Amino acid sequence: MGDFMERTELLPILLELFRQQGYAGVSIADVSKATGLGKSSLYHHFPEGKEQMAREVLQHVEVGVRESFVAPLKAVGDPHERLREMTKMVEDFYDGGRKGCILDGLTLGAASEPFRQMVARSVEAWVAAMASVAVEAGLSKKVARERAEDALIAIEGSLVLSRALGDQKAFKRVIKNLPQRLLGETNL
Amino acid sequence: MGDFMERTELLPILLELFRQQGYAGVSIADVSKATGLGKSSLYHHFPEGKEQMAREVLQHVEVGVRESFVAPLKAVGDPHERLREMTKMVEDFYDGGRKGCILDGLTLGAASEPFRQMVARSVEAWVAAMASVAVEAGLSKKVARERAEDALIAIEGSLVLSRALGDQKAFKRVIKNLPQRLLGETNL
DNA sequence: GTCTATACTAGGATAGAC
DNA sequence: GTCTATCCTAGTATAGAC
Repeated sequence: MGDFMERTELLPILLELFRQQGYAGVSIADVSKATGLGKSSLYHHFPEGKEQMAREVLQHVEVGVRESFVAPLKAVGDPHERLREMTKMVEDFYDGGRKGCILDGLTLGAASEPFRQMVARSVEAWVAAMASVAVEAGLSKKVARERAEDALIAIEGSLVLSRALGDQKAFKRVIKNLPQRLLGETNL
Repeated sequence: MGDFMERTELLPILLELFRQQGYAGVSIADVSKATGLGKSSLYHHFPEGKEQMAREVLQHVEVGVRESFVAPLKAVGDPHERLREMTKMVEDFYDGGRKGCILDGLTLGAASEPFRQMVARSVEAWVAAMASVAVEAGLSKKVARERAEDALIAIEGSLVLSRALGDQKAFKRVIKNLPQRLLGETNL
């Protein structure tokens, strides 16, 4: 079995670790336990250690954002329907608010510098796609962009709050109101 | 000089460490460097180590939330004016978006369990105070509560995004629109 | 209350056998 | 590609002098 296959099994596990524990909170021993691989095997796959793991997780996430969030928004059909499709994927990815955001986990602390550019790319792709749908639905470019940024802010904020309170209702409400927040004409 | 004075000097330093690095990202050596105290002195002040430090930081934050955010909201005067006063304090506390939120830093990872209840108290006090002002300004209880929760979500989310992108404009925009978000009749 | 010194554990990383 | 064994550093925590 080649390297390529291994990575597709490893990266989702690493993603789960980093989003739940943050960069500093994940030890190589944790990774070893979660993957079933010994430390030496891990260094075989990731010679530069934990930082490389995090970098590859972010690359993996960037692909995931494009496939799961951006692609549905760019599909054919009614803007509202495409937005609902994305919303479903978001709800799924964050497990209804039980799982945190990797942007959060990997940008906390001084170790985050190497990751900032990759994070920015994923954020920009997602926000741009949401804004584009809003423009199609009739909003001005300026308003569409602001609402798209607000949508992402609301998602991130509700994930922090849901985690902090151990209660997913903040996330659920944000998800439910997301189409209205992005495309609606009035406050909720 | 008594114990009481020492804590008022130590806790703000600990707060800065935890909000920037998260719980797992802070080592006793970091604390030693930041405070100028040797490790043994730190264990003299906090016999239960890092967890006690974090707990006391959260107690300190709870007081700060009540004094800096809740108190202005409960003062006499125009609701909009009181809200602007709180907004100023929030902007100041987060240093215009350059400093992260302690709720975020202390709830990431498995070590966060002991802190959840304290975090929840601060959150509830702040949200309740914002909702109360919104009710005074004429909103229904239900809408006021939702808007207050949304305001906190927006603050938390914009802090995550500002940190992730290394750019404070998300936070600044949320702060600028906060009164409208809470009390306004339409979308921004 | 703070220091130096020390013990011990956990974490990161590598060498070399299979 | 994975393992065991090992190394070294960093991290937590304590003892005892001042």
